[in-house]
Amino acid sequence: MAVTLTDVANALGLSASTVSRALSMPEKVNAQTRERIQQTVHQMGYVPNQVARSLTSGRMDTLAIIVPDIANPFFPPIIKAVQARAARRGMTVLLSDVDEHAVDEIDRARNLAKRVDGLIMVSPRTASAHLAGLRDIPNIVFVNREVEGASFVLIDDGDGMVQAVEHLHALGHRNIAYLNGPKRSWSNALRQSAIESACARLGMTLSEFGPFEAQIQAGARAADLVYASAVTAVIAYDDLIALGVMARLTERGLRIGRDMSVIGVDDSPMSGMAYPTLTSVHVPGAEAGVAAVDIILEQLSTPGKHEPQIVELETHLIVRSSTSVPHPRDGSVAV
Amino acid sequence: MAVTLTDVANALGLSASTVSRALSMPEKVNAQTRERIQQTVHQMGYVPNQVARSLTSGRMDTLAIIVPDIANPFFPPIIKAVQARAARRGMTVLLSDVDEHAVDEIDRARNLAKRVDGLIMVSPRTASAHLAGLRDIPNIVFVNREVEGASFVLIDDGDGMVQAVEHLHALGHRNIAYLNGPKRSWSNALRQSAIESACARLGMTLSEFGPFEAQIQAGARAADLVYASAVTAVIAYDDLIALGVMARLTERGLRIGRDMSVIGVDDSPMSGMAYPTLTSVHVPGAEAGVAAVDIILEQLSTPGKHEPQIVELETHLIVRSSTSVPHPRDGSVAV
DNA sequence: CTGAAAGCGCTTACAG
DNA sequence: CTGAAAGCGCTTACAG
Repeated sequence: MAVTLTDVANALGLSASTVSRALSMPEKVNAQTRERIQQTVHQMGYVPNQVARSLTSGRMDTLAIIVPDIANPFFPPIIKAVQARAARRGMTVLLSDVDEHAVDEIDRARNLAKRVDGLIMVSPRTASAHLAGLRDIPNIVFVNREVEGASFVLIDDGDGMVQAVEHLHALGHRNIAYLNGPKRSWSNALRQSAIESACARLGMTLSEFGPFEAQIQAGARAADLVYASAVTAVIAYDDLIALGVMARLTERGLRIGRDMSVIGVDDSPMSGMAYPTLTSVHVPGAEAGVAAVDIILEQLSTPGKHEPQIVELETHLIVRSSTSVPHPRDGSVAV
Repeated sequence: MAVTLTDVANALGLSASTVSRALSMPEKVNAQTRERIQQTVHQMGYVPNQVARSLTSGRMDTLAIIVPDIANPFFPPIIKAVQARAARRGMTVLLSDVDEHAVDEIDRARNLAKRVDGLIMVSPRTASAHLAGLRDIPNIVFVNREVEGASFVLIDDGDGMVQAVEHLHALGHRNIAYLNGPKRSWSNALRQSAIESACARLGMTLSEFGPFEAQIQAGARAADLVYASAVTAVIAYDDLIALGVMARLTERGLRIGRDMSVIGVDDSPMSGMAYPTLTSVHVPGAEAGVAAVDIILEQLSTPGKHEPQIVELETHLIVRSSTSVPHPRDGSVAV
């Protein structure tokens, strides 16, 4: 078996209490004793048993993050940021991918809640009412969801979407399309309404298609609908759908940028590397992850009840080559 | 506080032992007693405290998987498969992304090893000697790495690479390139040597470039080297590099498939949806994940020392549109 | 089949 | 500043 606290105490002729204290509250122990203990701990290769520690202290030194689909490029930056931030404080991160099954999300959260000190939920699909039911979990933080009475980190998609519409308007587009994301997506609702009002304000004609799954394949399907319509530009719910649109339209003979402008959302690595490069709304996923961890750590370090914390982050458009002045396919002069 | 075992026992006028037994070894308890207990457990909403259970039993009911980079599309299928398989047995999965820092991998493994019942290492970069040092961790399984004296799941990249070379040869290509993956990549060594010997056997001229990072950006860099060479086809270490090559060559005016054939590895979702679609070697990541979990579960259910288990999986080429008969750029007649 | 007891490895008031 | 004691919630031989 591994070396135990008592082993160390015995080896030194001290009590377990003292050794324990030297480790967790070193300032409460005589400097000399502390040194001796630290040396012996090191020598004997003693590593505290997390489980035993948790049983008495109640602390798990672990955070959990639940995401719908790690294969979607939007999530890895959040996850990585959370892990990095948590690691700095010596906390381990438990990741759970619910594979887009919103139903499992609530169960999963309840389950994980008992094994961790804090829980980060990135749940774009689940109904707000269900999420609100999780409010009682201590130190739960929702990312990109507004949940009444709970802490959350909001990414304001509106800014970026408005910028996207204005960008297209400035280029001369007057007839554009929005490709809706997944049916119950909270983000989609935000994006959709921001686009609708921006188009109304600027006097642009907006067609809408979808809902589409956040997958490249869905974008290919969307592309044919777009092709059949009269729009000169399209804003997709996310980069995956946008990339699918680009691939399929290219296959059908359109030149992206020239014959059809395309905008995505997420500013994922692919967007800078597709051909042509994809104009996309940058969404600060990593920052959101860091903010979520910070809220939890803050709450963990202050005893008692906590006021819900709210953080808001902004989005902005990154212009690349997939958007340009309109150039109608029928040969008629543009603008 | 939550309901405890003792609470349930008291409510029933039974001992904690009996309640405990009714839960973990139901057959050792009188059927009637068992029923009463189960009812009360349900009624009172008793959920066993994992931490306390772990402290006595030594079981953590948790598996960990360590991967280099969840943003690389090769890993999510493995992770998802591991999670799904583990969940069926009521086990939670801890995921750790080491962000390509091979150095951290060993520490991370040691650290996690104490919190879990089994550990799955997907470490394409770390030196075998270092990995071998982790052999003593109980129930550790390496994916896609051969580690002497340990259990591992091997994916035989050789098959697929040979098929790729034969495919190009059959199309008429005689002068091809291989874009090497990351410097210390174990998979790259396998892929490279399989290609080298296949080319030698078929009398094809092989140029090599790289090493390149497993990222789209690196593929763009590779593309310019390929462009400047005389090859008519290129096999990339993975899909990300291949996609980068395609984007950049397209940008430089080549038509992929016609002017340059491109093959990737991983058969990631993008490969079927890029334009043109990417011919790629399918690597059974999900199957590998399942196999790894099964090895661990098997060992967990049999007491005593375990013989290292070895599983080998095969790869094969998926032909799509990025490969075709050679069509030299200078205008001279092909074949 | 059931219960009393010991113990898993640590932490934390409470004395001294 | 240090130690003895109790306890966290469960499991597991050992009796009965």
